[in-house]
Amino acid sequence: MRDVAAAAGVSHQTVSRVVNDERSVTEPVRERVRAAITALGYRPSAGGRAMARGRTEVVALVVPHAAGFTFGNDHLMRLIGGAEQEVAARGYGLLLSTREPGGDAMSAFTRFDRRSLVDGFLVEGGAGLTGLSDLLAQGYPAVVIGYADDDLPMVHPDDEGGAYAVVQHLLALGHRRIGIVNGPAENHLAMAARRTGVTRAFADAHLHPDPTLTDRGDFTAESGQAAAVRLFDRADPPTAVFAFNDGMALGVLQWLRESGTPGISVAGFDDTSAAPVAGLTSVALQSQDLGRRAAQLLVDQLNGKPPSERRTIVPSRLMVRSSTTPPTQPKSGSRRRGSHNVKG
Amino acid sequence: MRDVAAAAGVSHQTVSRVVNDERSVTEPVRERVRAAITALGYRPSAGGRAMARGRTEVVALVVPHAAGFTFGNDHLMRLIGGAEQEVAARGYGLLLSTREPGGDAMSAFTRFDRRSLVDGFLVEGGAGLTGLSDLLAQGYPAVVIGYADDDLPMVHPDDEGGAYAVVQHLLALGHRRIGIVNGPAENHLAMAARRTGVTRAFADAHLHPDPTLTDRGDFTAESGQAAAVRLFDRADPPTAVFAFNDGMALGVLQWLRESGTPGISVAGFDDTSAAPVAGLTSVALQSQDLGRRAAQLLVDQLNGKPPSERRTIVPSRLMVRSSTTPPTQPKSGSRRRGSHNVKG
DNA sequence: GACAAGCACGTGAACGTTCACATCGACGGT
DNA sequence: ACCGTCGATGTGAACGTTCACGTGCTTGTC
Repeated sequence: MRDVAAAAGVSHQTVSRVVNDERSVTEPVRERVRAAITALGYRPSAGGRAMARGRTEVVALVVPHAAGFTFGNDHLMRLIGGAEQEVAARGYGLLLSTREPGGDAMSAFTRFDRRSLVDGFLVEGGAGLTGLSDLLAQGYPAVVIGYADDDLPMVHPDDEGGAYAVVQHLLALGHRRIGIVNGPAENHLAMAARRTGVTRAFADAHLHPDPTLTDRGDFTAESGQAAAVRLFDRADPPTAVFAFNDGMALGVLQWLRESGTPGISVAGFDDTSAAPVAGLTSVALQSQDLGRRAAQLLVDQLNGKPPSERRTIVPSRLMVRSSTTPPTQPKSGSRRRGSHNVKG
Repeated sequence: MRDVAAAAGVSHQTVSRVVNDERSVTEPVRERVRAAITALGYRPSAGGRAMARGRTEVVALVVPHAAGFTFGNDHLMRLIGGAEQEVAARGYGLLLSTREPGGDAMSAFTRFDRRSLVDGFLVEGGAGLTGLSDLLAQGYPAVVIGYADDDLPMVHPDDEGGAYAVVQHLLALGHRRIGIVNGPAENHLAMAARRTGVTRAFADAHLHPDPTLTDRGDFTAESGQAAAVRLFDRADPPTAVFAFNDGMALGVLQWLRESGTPGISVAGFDDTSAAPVAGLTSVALQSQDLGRRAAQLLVDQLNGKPPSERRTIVPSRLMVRSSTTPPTQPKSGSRRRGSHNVKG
């Protein structure tokens, strides 16, 4: 910088002004400095700036290391993309960090935190993360993507609305007996929201769901199959199944195909890349918007603007595909027992 | 840092030594400094370090913005994960940057480069990227993940070996007439490698493939369907189809199902998450290793170790699934014309 | 025509770390 | 007992930027 200043016949401060695009520099001077910069191949040092300004203009994004089938990599990838775009548009950098699934949030933080490499944190998958409150205690700006039980600003998808839309869709098709395959307890907050959506959809239609039609899996296709076995081995099986993620929904689909049980509608959640392939009706989480919104909130916070609201809900979108159709008989009867003999 | 030094009754340099885990500090002193650090809540500043050391210990990873169907998000996500893990293990940070697909590489670079935020670059998807040589000219350490035509070190999957394994597998099952659905010309280097693998597999089996059984698509499922139409509308259709990516392979599968043409084996490439769902035999690219290896090479380069080789090939793995089976008749005849009448 | 105000630009210090070197003591060899 | 060596610690400067001022010049106003 010193050299550039000398070459352009100005002071280092003027060079700084030109680099930072401040307006109080006259045009000829600016031109001369620019010329000197390119001539000398000068590039400002982020380190120097960080030290002088007291912030690095970089934020960290913490994501689970190997995303299981829960959401899938599509969700995560789009989320990362959205966050990166937003952050980049505001002149920040995005430092990525992975954490062991279910591991300590702090372990990932301290890596950067202790070197004060970043100005703030974006944390995906709030639930089940320990150490979040420690972070908060240190006064670090942070936004959680997902459901946080701590006192941090959070951004999460509209699980409730998505589940509501699925049930509403199934009811509109004429289904009345709808099997539910709930997720494991660990993701309790997201699952509770979906559960609420289901309940509300039934209530709004003035219907009373059969509580015995609710089962539970662990997000894997195998657990979906197991749930299907239980749901359809009864006198009054459902005409449709709504699984709380695509993995379990695919398991249900597979069981239906293999056991030769046609005419059953199936819907999933998350709209993973397998969903369009399998023709599975599912709920798209708008992951990109999720990342974008969270990034926006964090950067605003860093710039002193207080977050407008502690909880931001990003709308979900129902993707209707071939796996949901009207039921083959008007009202579910009990004659479907024993499977192989149905077909409309 | 000054405060910590004062509190511990040592010099700032000793504090620096403790922070950097240098061994030439006696145990009691180290203990005292550590105590002072925690007592004062001291955290070293990455900015200061970057300035003093002349490097930031952060590398950038440049990935295409919205991954199309070419590789899919799984590939990218695992790649990112691998790179991050490796980089983190060596004390570096990973700064993520997205670029418009097919866009100028430099546009992404300059963002960081001009602020000298990073010590080096990891660039995914070398082919078709302009501006790579400019980067090289600036003497920036960089490793390309994919096929680079520039003079940069590169890491790419074993496309040739993967394609070889697929054809070998199909030949071993008894197939002799194997349809090939090549990819678009843009990714010419990866596609050429796969093509070479196919040729070599035939040659090693002392067989001569029918050159008219080679078609071409643009990676979409639609183009796969179109290719299937052409491949099977002939007197001597293939008994197996090897598409150069999963998207096209799924298109072929779909056409076979819809047109009622059973008994045809189909293999894809990339092993996207849709492949296991569809039971598609495919080639897994070991994306995580790809990212890991590239990161390793870059960091080594930053630490002065010259790269052992300019081109690193990461092995691929054939994933055999239900979509590939022995042909329904020993040798392909001409009697399959008109489809619907085959079945073994 | 004097004075305040505003603009363009310069000056020195400060940010927090590491580097190169200096210092001091202890230890072993002859 | 002397000297060279090595290990532990201290000292000052340097890295490259921004911040808070200070200076000089131009412009406008009564």
